[in-house]
Amino acid sequence: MDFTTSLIKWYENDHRLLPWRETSDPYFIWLSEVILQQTRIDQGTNYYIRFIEHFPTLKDLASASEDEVLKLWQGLGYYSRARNLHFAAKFILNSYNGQFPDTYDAILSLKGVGEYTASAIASIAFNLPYAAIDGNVYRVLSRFTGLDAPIDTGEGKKMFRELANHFLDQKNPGIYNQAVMELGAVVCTPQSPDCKNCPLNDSCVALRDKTISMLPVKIGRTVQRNRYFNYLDITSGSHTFIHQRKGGDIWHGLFEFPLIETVAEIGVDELILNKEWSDLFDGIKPVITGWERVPVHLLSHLKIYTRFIRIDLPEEFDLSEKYRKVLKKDIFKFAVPRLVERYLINRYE
DNA sequence: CAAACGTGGTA
DNA sequence: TTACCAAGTTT
Repeated sequence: MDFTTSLIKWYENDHRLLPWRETSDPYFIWLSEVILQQTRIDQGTNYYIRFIEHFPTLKDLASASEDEVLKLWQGLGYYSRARNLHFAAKFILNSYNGQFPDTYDAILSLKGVGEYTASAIASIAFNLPYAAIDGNVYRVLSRFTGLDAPIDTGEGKKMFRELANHFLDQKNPGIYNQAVMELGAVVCTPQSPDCKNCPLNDSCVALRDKTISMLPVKIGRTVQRNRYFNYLDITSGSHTFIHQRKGGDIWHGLFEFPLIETVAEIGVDELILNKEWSDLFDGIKPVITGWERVPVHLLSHLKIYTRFIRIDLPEEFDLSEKYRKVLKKDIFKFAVPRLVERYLINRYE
């Protein structure tokens, strides 16, 4: 049997039962695909379930506020996915009368939908012949054919696209795409793949040549920068202060305490001499009741060193209008970064 | 095109 | 504890 036939036969018998595999509704397929971008199934499944509970239809999602969508997305990372998802839902409701677009080009033009996701939706929901190429597919194709072109350069990607189109099952593109990804996820894994039980092990070039551990080839990785955050956990009577992060930086749309970022690690005694500090408190001398460091927070491209400083202010005091004065007991209603959530759980729960 | 964009699991 | 990297997209 050839690659495609063996793969589909294996998938029909062995695939996992996942919630989004019980439907062909493009709204659900879309939702699952966006949630699973750069995200493991173990991590994304609960989010998918909560999303379809809260937003059973595209119209429900479109009718929600962005803050509500971000709150449901909290902890999943890559928050632009949530904002783009919400934007696209409103767009589909307004421009397509709520009818999910059914051509590759129209799907691709949705915010937050790139080539992979457009191919996945087009093939799975509409049975259109587009090969979806994600990290699993690169790995499976690279090992099966022995192609050692890098998967993160334009030239390499083009070669893998040709391979993917060559192997695509034109009649069952949705099943085929899911089959390749499934194989990559459960058999042809990055480390210690289960080649003994692989349906393709009789014709896999990398297995024959013992190059499994060297494929696929990747070129680059961006270096991590350091950032230094000082969050001000202010108590003003039964209130505290928060603000919403803007675009052009991490965590766009999420909430956090007033933040003073420094270019290097400095002491609290230095921090209170900082101009941002005096601007923030404008004349008032706040009482520092304590402070604590939290473990370094790792992002794909950042290491964030953080200190939370607890401060007491007179009840009637207000910060500038950039900051919202909210009841402390309401703090968990806001979408916050994991880093902040961990602190809140320790401190307020 | 390279870099930005989160978080958590694994070795 | 570092390093990799997961159903990628945007700028």
